[in-house]
Amino acid sequence: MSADCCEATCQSHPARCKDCAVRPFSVCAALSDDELGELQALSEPTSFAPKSALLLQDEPVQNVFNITSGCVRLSKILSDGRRQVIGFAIAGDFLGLSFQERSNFTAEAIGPVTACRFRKKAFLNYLDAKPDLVRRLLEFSANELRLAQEQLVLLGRRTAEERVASFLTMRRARNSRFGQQGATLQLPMSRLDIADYLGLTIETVSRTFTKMVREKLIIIVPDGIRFVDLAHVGQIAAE
Amino acid sequence: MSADCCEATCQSHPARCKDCAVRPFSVCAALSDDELGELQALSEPTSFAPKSALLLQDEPVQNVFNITSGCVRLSKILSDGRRQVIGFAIAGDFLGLSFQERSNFTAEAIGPVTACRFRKKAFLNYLDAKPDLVRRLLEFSANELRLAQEQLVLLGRRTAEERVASFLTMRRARNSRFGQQGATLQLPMSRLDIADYLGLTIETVSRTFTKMVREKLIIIVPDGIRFVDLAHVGQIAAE
DNA sequence: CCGCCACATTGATCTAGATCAATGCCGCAC
DNA sequence: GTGCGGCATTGATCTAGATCAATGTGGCGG
Repeated sequence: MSADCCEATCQSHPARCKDCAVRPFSVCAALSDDELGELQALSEPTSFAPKSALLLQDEPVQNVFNITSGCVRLSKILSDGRRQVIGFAIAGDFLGLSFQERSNFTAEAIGPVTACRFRKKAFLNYLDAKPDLVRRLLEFSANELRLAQEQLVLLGRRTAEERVASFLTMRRARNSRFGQQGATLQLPMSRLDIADYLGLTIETVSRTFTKMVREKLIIIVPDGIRFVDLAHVGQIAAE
Repeated sequence: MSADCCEATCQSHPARCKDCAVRPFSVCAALSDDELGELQALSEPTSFAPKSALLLQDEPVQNVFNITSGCVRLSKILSDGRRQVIGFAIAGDFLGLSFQERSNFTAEAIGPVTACRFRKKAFLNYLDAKPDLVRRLLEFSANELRLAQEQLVLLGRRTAEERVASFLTMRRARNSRFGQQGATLQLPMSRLDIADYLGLTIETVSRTFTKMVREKLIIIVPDGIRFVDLAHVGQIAAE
C-alpha cells in the first residue's frame, strides 16, 4: 500500500497507453484505441526524482506532460523571493499547455513522479488533426480555471481556519478518483508548501492544524492527517 | 468621446459579424467570413442595463456571451455575504463556457453593456463542427487561467500598495487593445468593486489611492485616474 | 547509538490592514 | 436651492495573522 497520497495506482509506466491506469481520468480518454497508438508514438514515459523540475518559470516550454503518478507542485516566485503555490498536480493532470513561449510557473516533483512527456511542438501539431482532443483539453482548461477562481475566493476572503479546512476537503475530493476515500488523507507536501498555497505562513498553518486537533476535528499522522469529524471540517470549509 | 473605459468602439450592434469591431480580438476571429455568417445566425445581439445580470451564480447557464461593449463584473459570493470579484470582462471577452450545468459566478453589467448572446446548447452543437473555434476557445481559456494564476499571487502574497499598482497597470494593459493608451485610465467600477477584486476593504483602497496621489504617482479624476509617474507605478506593481 | 539537519510546533510580540465611526462630496429629484 | 442617498475619504482603534525566537522531533548517515 502506497504511503503517498499523490501516488496513483500505476507506479511504473505501462507498456501501452491502452493499459494506463490514468487514462480514464486524463485527456487521453478523448482518443480511440487506434488514436491512442498514434499518441503513444509521440509520448515518452519519464521519471522525475524528488525536487526535480518539470517546468521552470520564465524558461521556454519544450515539453508538455501528462502526470501518471506522484505529486507536482506548481509555484510562482516574485523577484524578492515571495512564493505563491498555485496548485498541486496529480495523476491524470495535464501540464504545460499555456500557448505561451515561456512557462508562467515552476513545476517541481514533490516525491518521485512519473509522467508521459511530449515534445510541445509535436503535440501541438498532433492537436491540429484531433479536434476531440482539443475539446477535451478545453474542458480540462475550463476546469482548471474554475478551481483557480475558487482559490481566488479562498485567498481574497477567507480566514486561516477556513483556508486550511477547505484545503483538506479539496485534497480529499481530488484523491477520490483513485479510490482513496478513507478517513486518512496523505499530504506529501510540506507545511511550507501548504502555507504558500493558502497565502499564510508556516506558523499559522501549524497552529491551525493544532487547533483542529484540539477541537477533535482531525488527528495528525505521519505524512498526513486523519479526519475525525469530517462533516464539521466540511462545514468550516463551506464557511 | 466615451467617458467609460470599458466601452469599446462599437456602442451599437453592427448589422453583421463581419463588421463587428471586436471581431479581431474575440473568439470569432477563428472563423472565415462564410462561417461567420453561420455564427451570426446563432447569435442574438443583446443589451444589458447597468446592474443587470448576464449570469447568476449557481443558476443554470442558458446562454453564453461575447461581450461587444461595456464592462462586466464577475463575482462569487460566500453564503455569509463576503464577496470576491474574480474579474472584469470587457469587449472581446467570452463568457459562460465552463461546461458546468450551473454558473460558478455572477456576471453583472457595471454600466450599459452590449453582447452577442448564444443559446448555450446551440453554441455547443456548433462547436462540434468547428474545431478551429474550439482551438480558439482553448487559447482564450488558457489565457484566462494565466490571468487567474497571476491574481492568485497578488491575493496570496502582495501588499495593498502592490495590489493597487498592479490593478492600475493591468487595467491599462487590458484597454490597450482599443487604442486607449493615454495617461488617463477610466475606471467604471466602484471602490467597493476594486476592493473586492483585490481582497482589500474599500477604506484601504481609498487610502492607497490617496497615498499614491500624495507621492505624485497618479491624479484622481472623475471616473478614473491619470498616471503621473507610470514607470514608478509599474515598478511597484512588478514588486 | 549518536549527532545532525530539516522540518514542525509553540510562544511572545508586532503590524498591515480591518473595523468602527464621522465627515465630505457630488448628482439628482422636487 | 435644498435635501437626500449613494459613494468616497479620512481618522481612531482593533485584531488576525505575520514576524521573531526558541524548542521539539524524527529520519538517516556514520
